Amino acid sequence: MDTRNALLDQAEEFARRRGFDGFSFADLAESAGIRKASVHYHFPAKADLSFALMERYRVVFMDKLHAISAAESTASARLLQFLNLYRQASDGGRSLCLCVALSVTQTALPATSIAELAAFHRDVTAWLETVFRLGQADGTVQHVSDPRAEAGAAMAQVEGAQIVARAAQDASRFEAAIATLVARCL
Amino acid sequence: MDTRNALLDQAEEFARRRGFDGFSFADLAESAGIRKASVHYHFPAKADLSFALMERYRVVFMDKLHAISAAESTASARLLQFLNLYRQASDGGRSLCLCVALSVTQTALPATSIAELAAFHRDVTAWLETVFRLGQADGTVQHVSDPRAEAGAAMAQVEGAQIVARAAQDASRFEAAIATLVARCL
DNA sequence: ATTCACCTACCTAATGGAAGGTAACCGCAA
DNA sequence: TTGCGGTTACCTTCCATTAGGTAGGTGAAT
Repeated sequence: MDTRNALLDQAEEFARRRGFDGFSFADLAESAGIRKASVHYHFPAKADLSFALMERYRVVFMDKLHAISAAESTASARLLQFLNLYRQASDGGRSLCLCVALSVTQTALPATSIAELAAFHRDVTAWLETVFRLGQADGTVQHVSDPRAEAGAAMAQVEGAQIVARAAQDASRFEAAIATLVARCL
Repeated sequence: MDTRNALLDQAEEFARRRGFDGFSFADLAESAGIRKASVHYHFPAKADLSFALMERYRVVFMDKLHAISAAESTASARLLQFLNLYRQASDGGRSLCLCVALSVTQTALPATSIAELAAFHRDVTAWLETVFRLGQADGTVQHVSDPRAEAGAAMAQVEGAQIVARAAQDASRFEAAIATLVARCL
């Protein structure tokens, strides 16, 4: 299973830096030091790769969110850690969240990958809602009137923040885009 | 100049639905009813197309923003009209803002296109800042403490909103993502 | 004659595959 | 122990199509 994961790691990096249509199986093969036909062994078609990527990404990301919830007891700290996940993923404007990359080329994805994409947003937004609800209760996040609406907005805000930073290749644009969220954490 | 604009219209639609790497000159030629080599007459390389697309998009979008400013006198109304521009561009989750599509494949773009991309975000964010500043003064937008930070956040939020709606192919996700902004307009 | 906007024909490189093969490893039965 | 079959993970070779172009040409309008 080592080569398969190495391929997924590399594919994820390519997709997040160039978009899903911006790299080929040939690129992937070269970076992994195997032949293109061997990549097909692990992922019969590019669509299979998109599914495997998105499935893994969602599982790993949700694990990280659950780790945050276990390690931090206040809504404020959880939200700041969440923002840090997105900040790291932005990588100074050099990279995007995988789901952004896949959303753009979504018309070419199989239904299974689209379902994983939708599940990612649904799951992350649900987690954010629990955080904002906690923020309302523990008072560590300011101005929370509707946790559900706040969660939807924050989900969009962090994804948009990565795009703006990516377009400008500038980490400070990410910070400028999330500053309102940061300012609300006590 | 008619064919050139028809090509730009079609290219913009393709890019916003499939991503910039998701369509080819052959696709464009077919949809325009001319030969691929003729597309090259108008745009020598795909990079030239990306520049022309982004330049036009920014000019047209800024014109729309200025029209909003001329037609609406309150910050609230302006912000709602701005959101409406993004809502229309989202087209029920079927489409994205051009700059999102180009940001994803940004590593393959020429410097001129990247500069147009950066200028788009800069100009739109600057306009938003004037709106939030007005909102602070006229009291029609709630909870504005730092207009600059608000502008950065709103820029990110609307772009993220389109992505979330696109991923789910669901217009209600767009609405859920901007609801906090809407709720703040009096 | 020049320009514009189209054309045919062609190019190289690349794309996402498909088919058939090999070698190493493992488990199992004789 | 040995041989066999199955599995895994790689390989070469090949395919049809496509991608982004290039060169040279034509006809209409001015």
